[in-house]
Amino acid sequence: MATDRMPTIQLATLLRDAITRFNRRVRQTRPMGELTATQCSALTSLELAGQLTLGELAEVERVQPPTMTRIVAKLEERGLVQRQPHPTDGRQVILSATDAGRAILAQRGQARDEWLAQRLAELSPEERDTLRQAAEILQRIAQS
Amino acid sequence: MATDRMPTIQLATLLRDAITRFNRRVRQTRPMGELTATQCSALTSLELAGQLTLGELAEVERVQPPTMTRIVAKLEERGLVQRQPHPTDGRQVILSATDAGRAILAQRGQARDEWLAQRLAELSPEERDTLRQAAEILQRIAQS
DNA sequence: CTTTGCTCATTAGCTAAGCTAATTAGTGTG
DNA sequence: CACACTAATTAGCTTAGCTAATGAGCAAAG
Repeated sequence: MATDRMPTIQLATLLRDAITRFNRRVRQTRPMGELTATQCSALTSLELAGQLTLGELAEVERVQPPTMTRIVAKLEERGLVQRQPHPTDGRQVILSATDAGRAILAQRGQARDEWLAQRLAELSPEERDTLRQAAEILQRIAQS
Repeated sequence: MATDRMPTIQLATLLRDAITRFNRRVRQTRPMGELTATQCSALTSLELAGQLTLGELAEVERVQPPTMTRIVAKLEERGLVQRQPHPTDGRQVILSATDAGRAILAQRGQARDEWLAQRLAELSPEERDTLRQAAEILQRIAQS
């Protein structure tokens, strides 16, 4: 492939523009009443980890604490997340997904991501594989 | 690979979460005084196309016209985009990049995308190739 | 040649999602 | 016990998107 001849700076621009437009497109298809991408990602992290303090969740999600405070407030309003006092440190708050939160995640394929899954299903297996690998790489970059 | 055994709905979720976090991470590194991802993408589309009406640019960027009005206003403030009246239709506006706009795009590798390019440079050639292909696929999905 | 209806852009006003700075409450140590 | 540190929140700002309503211009039908 011609990748070796493409400077990384050009790839960076290409990748970012593609992801910018992709994101907008995906956001347009969000069904009302469902979780936003941000909320969904936070809830997923929380379920995976079991219990996290607000600060820990903010760190995992690569977001500042005040931002996470607000995201959690939204999730709490809808009963998807619950808070408990920290056993030894009164400042901290322990967050976990509620049964309702886990239920939403479990069945979210029903409505959420349906559009994207449909697009993915139209790709060749090789293309899907490329995207799967790309997702891993992007995740790694995001954590760095 | 195991892709065949991964349902597309699961890949959809994986991909969207990865891209959500990736986007946040990239946005954090934006140097002040530079273009935002949105502005950058719009300006790039405009330069590639030469001339576009506001509505056309909105469509290319997958954004509603009012949103594009505002993006263009920002770019115009900074002298990166210019508008001309449409020769035959007084309602439409024709947009094009100015010399300053083209100059910014040409040299934007200097500051912009530097962080991402650095991360990309640390990857293996195969991984970069994967991302390049993924960018094409994502772009295609975004346009569908 | 005027009215009527359509289209393009803009304005107005809303929401989500991020940030920093400042505040509050709680911990822990000298 | 006072003082410094830390966790979360509040306050206020920015960006980026949306829809609905408005205004301006075009085009076609009477």
